[in-house]
Amino acid sequence: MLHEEVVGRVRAMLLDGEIPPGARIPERDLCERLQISRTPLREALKVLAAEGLVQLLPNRGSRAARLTDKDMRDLFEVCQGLEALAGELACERITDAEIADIAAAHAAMLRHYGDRDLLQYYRCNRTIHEAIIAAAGNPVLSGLYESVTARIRRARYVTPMTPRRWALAVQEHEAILNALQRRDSVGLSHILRAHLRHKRDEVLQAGFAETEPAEQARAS
Amino acid sequence: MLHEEVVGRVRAMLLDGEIPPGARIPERDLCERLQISRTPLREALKVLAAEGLVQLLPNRGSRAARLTDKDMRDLFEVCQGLEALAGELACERITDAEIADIAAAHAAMLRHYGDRDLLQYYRCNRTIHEAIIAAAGNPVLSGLYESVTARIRRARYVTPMTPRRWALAVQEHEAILNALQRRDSVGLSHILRAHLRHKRDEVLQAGFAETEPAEQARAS
DNA sequence: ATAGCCATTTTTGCATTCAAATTGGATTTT
DNA sequence: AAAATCCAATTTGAATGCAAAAATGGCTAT
Repeated sequence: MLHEEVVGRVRAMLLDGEIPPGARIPERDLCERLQISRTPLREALKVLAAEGLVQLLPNRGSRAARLTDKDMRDLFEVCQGLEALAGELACERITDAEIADIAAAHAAMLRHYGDRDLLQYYRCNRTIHEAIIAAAGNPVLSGLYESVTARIRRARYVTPMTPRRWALAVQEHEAILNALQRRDSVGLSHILRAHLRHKRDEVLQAGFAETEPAEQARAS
Repeated sequence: MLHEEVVGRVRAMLLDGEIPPGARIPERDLCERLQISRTPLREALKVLAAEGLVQLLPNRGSRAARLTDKDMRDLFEVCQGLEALAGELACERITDAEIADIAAAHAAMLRHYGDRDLLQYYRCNRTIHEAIIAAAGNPVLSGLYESVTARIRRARYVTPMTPRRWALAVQEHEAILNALQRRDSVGLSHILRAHLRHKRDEVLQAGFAETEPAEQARAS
């Protein structure tokens, strides 16, 4: 198994909640599950710690990082900035074909909205946001976005929405597509910011903070 | 020596050019220099690779990353976005004391400009930019900024400036301080963008691309 | 003389091993 | 009985050793 694969597997475990936030990560256990020795696993953990997904406690092992309200707010704030930047750049560089793809995803999203299929709705939603990032044509930006969104993904794409907020989100997405088609960089940037700000409020209001529920219930 | 220290030492070597861009990094050599064994060094290299400072070639070791023109452009683009965002947030959150500190650094910078002391000028310059980031009060943002600026630091803070460009940069810094004092977030954001855009043009024009000069001259 | 191929040497990647630090419990003391 | 201390056991951190892959140099054949 390649180094990047190990990192990817462990990252997936963290993002899927297979290793819940705040949980200790016993090296030996994970080694068994992944069928590798401690050396490559430890390399992966150090990388994930640099990404902010794992917290290293010197001589005391590693834990899955736990996000506080403040962390969540900070991450959304940066995410707003990155998406707004990507939106601007995308307007300058996006091709008609790329816009068509986004329009298609948008249409699909509307159908899922009609069906009130939240899961599929979120799928399309995420596709759209990622397509805008990709259209910016800046791999550095894509990388940072990936790392930031990974940390808030579960909050962003799992939080239930009130009918009111959902309708608003759909409306905002109409505006996003519109601005893209008009290649209105300033407009798109503003809409994306507002959109993310609303999403953040939603998430924070839902109380998604991964704060410790009495430091884990001891199984017996 | 702690893990973070190893990462820091090697990172410093890369940023200082002690390990030049594109150079191979023989593990055993570095181990001797740092007086550590290969295991912790390899952990550090993987982390630095995730940061984009090192390029890992599976089964073929690691090299110091080399920045192309496109990389430089992308990095500056993202840096613009991050600084602009930080500027906006800073305007909402900065304290009078923090503004005073920045004003002091600005004054010192002006003195060094008067002396045409580029090194000291850049020192103050960097202090100011970092203070704005810090004033945004967003550790996630600070982290990303740190990682992006590290990669362009040598280009950004080493490139010589024409008298014309230098004067323009000073003028822009006046505007930056002014916007901060007025807590004009939109204005600050725009000035910072323009400032960074000019810096980028300067760097690119100076031809700072770390493209291979005939893949290293073979000794002997 | 040059191109291609094979053996040797070096280097990487990983598993194992060893030492140091922490944790939990038992013992002792107040 | 409660608290502090000490000891054993577990777990982490780092070094070494070993196998596999790549680079190097020499050799042969055309």
